[in-house]
Amino acid sequence: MTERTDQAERTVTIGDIASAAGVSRSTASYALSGKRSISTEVRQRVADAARELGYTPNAGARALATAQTKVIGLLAQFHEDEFAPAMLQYILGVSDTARELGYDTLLVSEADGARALARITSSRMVDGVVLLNVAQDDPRLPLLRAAGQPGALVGLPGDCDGVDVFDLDFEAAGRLMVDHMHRLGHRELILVSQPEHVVERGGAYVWRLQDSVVQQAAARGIRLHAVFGPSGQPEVGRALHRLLDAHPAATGLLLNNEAAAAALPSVLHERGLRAPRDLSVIGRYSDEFARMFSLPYSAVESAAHRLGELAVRRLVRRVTSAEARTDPYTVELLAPELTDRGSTGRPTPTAQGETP
Amino acid sequence: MTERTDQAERTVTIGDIASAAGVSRSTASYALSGKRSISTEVRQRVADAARELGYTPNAGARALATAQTKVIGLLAQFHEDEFAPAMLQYILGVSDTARELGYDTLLVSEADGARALARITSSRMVDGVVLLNVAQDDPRLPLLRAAGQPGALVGLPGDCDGVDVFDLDFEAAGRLMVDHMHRLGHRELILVSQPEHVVERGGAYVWRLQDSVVQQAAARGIRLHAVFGPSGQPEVGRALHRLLDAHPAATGLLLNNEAAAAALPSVLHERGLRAPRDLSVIGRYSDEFARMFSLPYSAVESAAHRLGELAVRRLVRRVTSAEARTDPYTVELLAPELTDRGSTGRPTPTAQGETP
DNA sequence: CCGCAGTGTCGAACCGGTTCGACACTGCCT
DNA sequence: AGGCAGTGTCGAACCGGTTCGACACTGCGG
Repeated sequence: MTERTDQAERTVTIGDIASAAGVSRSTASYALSGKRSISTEVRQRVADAARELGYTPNAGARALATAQTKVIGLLAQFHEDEFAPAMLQYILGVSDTARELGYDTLLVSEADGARALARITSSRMVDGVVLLNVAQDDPRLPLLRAAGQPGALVGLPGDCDGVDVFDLDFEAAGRLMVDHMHRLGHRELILVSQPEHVVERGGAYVWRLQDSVVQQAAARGIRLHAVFGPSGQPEVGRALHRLLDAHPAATGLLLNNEAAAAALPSVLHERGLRAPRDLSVIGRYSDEFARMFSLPYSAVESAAHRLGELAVRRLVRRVTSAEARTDPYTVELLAPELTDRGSTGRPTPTAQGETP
Repeated sequence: MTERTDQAERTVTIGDIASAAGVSRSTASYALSGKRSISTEVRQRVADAARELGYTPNAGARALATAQTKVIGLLAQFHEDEFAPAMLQYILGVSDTARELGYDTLLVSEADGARALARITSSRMVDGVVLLNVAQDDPRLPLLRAAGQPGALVGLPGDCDGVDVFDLDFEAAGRLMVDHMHRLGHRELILVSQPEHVVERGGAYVWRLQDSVVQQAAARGIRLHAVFGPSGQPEVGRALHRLLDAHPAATGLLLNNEAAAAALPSVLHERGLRAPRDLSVIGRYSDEFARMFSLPYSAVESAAHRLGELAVRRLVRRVTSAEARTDPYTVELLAPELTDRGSTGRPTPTAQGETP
């Protein structure tokens, strides 16, 4: 019934619960942490006091004393012409897993990722760092190596020294897509990749997939038309039309470009085509993406959530276990999985060139 | 040329730069912060030492001393049946703006938002909190009020006491959509909202828009068919087909359901309809969403990035300025804006019921 | 009876900053 | 000459935890 309880506004410290339990601060600390043996009676009194007073240790003080923050840094990197919402699954993979392991996540979306990295590591705000969307020659990497804090990457850089790397195996993904089509009997395919400047900026995954598609197509005797597509509407729709016009004999379409995948339904309808009857289609994007959008296309999962999860697990192991700290660094490329949603089939004589 | 420099691995503290500059720790602190007058000569020596040794203050220590962390908490809330990627724009609005104001962002995606909130506030990890996707009767709110830390919400709860609230004015958005259609001459409309369990869970924005559409339609003498649509494919596509079958005289479609917006292009093509020739369409979603997807539909902007930004600005003002701390709390509803992308027009006699 | 190991507790130091009060010094006014 | 205000610096305390070493006490074996 006390209208204002804020005379006791001061937050409760370990000193408060120590005196409430009639012991010293150090004893209270040991009672709570269990790092030394404490009589069950005292332990009980301390626990009761802590519960009654609503004690929560001050994170800053604990970080100062233990040199551990229980926070990991998450450096997202966004680019104008990339499909930003796809990034959310990586972020959630990291954040959910971190929490599961007792860590919180400091999200940094700053454009200047290198400076941000320096800031959060040198001020000891975090125990380790996950880098998303890592480029071939990522400017954040030298900083990370200098920081002396463990780091895990999602995305395969040119130089993997001193960090743990996780990524989809895009080479295998390319082969998987081509072989799937080849097995069905397709002999002429179109590949639409991300825009060329994504590659120039160092988005190696684009050409990792593309190169392997090109090679595998050659190996299988498949005619392939590979292009970089735009990343926005309506340009990408028009680009698809032009492609289908230009290669009427192509019976299959491979997409490594979310915008193209999103535009495709309309394009197909406008041309009176049906997948897989007139054209077989395989995409490369996340399951969630496919569920929400009008894309019942067979696809190679991008495994975003899983990659974020793996990165965090490895990172946390390095942070917490003294032995793991010096484990050899690894590069882990996830085997791609093809989810068949029925948009591929045997090519028919009435190819896509023929309007119904 | 020293192969191993890690003999000096210990991070540099203010004590190090103090002795390097030949002054006391307190003088070094004042020289760096400028909170007391310091001779230009000493100030210079300290600054040089700090730069040379690469000094960055330890965040934990500073937080402990100043009772300010320069971090804000961001509580995202995800639900199975909501369109998660749309959330990213809110998150980036918060994170970008926070950084601009000198704050970092602790992202919490935990399912149990209330517990997460208690954890980060009572351990003093953050100076304040932004809550996303706030529900009518949000369980996080009582916790936030008890926490004694300022909070800003994106989403309008039933009880706005003690917090600053920002949201799109969904009532106005509903009226805007209806009036736009009415002005063009439409007299029978269909509204597809989010699934019903979003409403049951407390997603008030769904019925805020729906109610206002219903009312305004009644006021304008418009016949309205309002339904809750599914949130995934292919169900929502089928639902659209059924709706169009059932109401052949309807000439306009209002969408407050991202999945429906994504499915619509295919549905229209399958029925041989063109917007706006055969059917006028208005959506409610973000500009970015429209840019990336095959959705050249007129839409009411959801203003996600802007809402996140506003919430942070207000929050930071309350955190930093002693006067602002006790300012009256406000509810700010953003006026909706209709972006005309040409998917609405005058209804034609050859309504959508007539197959071409 | 002595020494010793084991158990439970305490005091003090430490982590790395910030901030308050004291104080020495200078220059100015009366 | 004495008092005073202003300037620049320092020492010490403090924020709230953790942890190390010391120590008192108990029970045991020799």
